[in-house]
Amino acid sequence: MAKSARRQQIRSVETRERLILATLDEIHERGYHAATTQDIAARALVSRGALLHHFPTRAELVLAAMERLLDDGIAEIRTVAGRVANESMTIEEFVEFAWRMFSGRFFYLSLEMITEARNDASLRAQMIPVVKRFHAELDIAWAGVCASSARDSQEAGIILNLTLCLMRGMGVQAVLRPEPAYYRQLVEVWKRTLPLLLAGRLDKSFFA
Amino acid sequence: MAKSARRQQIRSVETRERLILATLDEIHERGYHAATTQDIAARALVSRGALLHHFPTRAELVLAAMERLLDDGIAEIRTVAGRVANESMTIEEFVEFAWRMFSGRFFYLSLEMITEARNDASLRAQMIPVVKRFHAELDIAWAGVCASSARDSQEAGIILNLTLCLMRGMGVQAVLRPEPAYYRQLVEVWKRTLPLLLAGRLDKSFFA
DNA sequence: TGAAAAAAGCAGGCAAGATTGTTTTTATTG
DNA sequence: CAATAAAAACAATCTTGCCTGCTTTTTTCA
Repeated sequence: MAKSARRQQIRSVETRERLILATLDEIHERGYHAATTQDIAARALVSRGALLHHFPTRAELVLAAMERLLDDGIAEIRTVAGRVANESMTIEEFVEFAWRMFSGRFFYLSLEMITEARNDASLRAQMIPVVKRFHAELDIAWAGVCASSARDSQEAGIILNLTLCLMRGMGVQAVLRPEPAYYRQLVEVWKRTLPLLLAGRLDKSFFA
Repeated sequence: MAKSARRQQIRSVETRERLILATLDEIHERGYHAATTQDIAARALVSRGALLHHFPTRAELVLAAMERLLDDGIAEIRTVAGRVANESMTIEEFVEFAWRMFSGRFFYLSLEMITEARNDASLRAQMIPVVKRFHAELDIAWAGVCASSARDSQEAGIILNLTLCLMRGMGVQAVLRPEPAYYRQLVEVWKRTLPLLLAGRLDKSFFA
């Protein structure tokens, strides 16, 4: 009974799912503004009427898509955190993971939203809490990575954010400077710098 | 004669100038797409007809504005390079300069263009050379900063780009994480890290 | 149980608004 | 008088959100 009693609901969820995925794909491939409701509906194999039935306004659809993106990101980070707890991931590998994250679809989708959020106070307000959750998850993953280092958690946090900002900046630059070798080099250097910062060989006042 | 013979030309140049400045202002305040030709013309106190007379298409206007932005940026960097040559600027001050650059109007305008360029092959192709020039200028400024360090120019270049990517990433994050103290902290830590990297106390193989 | 009513998902047409670029006019300068 | 700058009206697209039906599923009630 419960099974057939909700056949329609299941169908509805599937449609929403396809719409959200199509939205992310469109924004990623064409950009925030070029992703029209028409294109999204077509890509999801759904009529535009159906799209507007599930998401009365474009903004609602985009926001739902964004929450989905970050949730997926969080899930990925949790996996990484697990592998770190297992001690099956090193700092070097964590850096590689971060760079993959900031040079792929996830990041460029974020970038579209960030750029848009800068000009849309409402969107920005809605995204800030979601971003907070995201960083909280990253902190957890990182805490595992640093568990054996000499740094306390606040210092380790600084080092994490240094790393992430570096990768983020590299991701942005990659748009107009497509030179994989260049980024490879920066990543490698950073992988060698990180242990130095974590080792605690530096003055205590370093992070004051 | 030359004066009156070109009164009209002067007028034309002034109009173009106002249009370009208005374009940058509009894109900065409202975003790339929200900056319509109407708004730009109104802001420049010029009729839309005149705007289209000088820049037949919106794309041409935006590109001209962008070239202007980067040229101004280059001019600013040259000034800094001069002060570095004078030895009237330290590494710490250079970092501060970079952070100002990546947390202000110049950077957010660039970000609008970068995001757009990711989805517009034509725009991207036109911007890459301009960006190259920009980085070349930065290299020159940096060469002055590093003249007295133990690093050779290639190593110094890596350190420069590490610094710039860091600042760039911070600038992006600042949109959805408006916490000045947080960025202050990262900047300070980096100011202390940089001399370490430049000092050459690290293995030669560090930058291999 | 079974049929009608209600609700939900879905499809497509439609109007309103906005934006761009063209074309036509006017004015100013040489 | 010719040419260039500037203004203004105009046409052509696009995109969004609304509204009206249609079909399928679910619920209700006799």
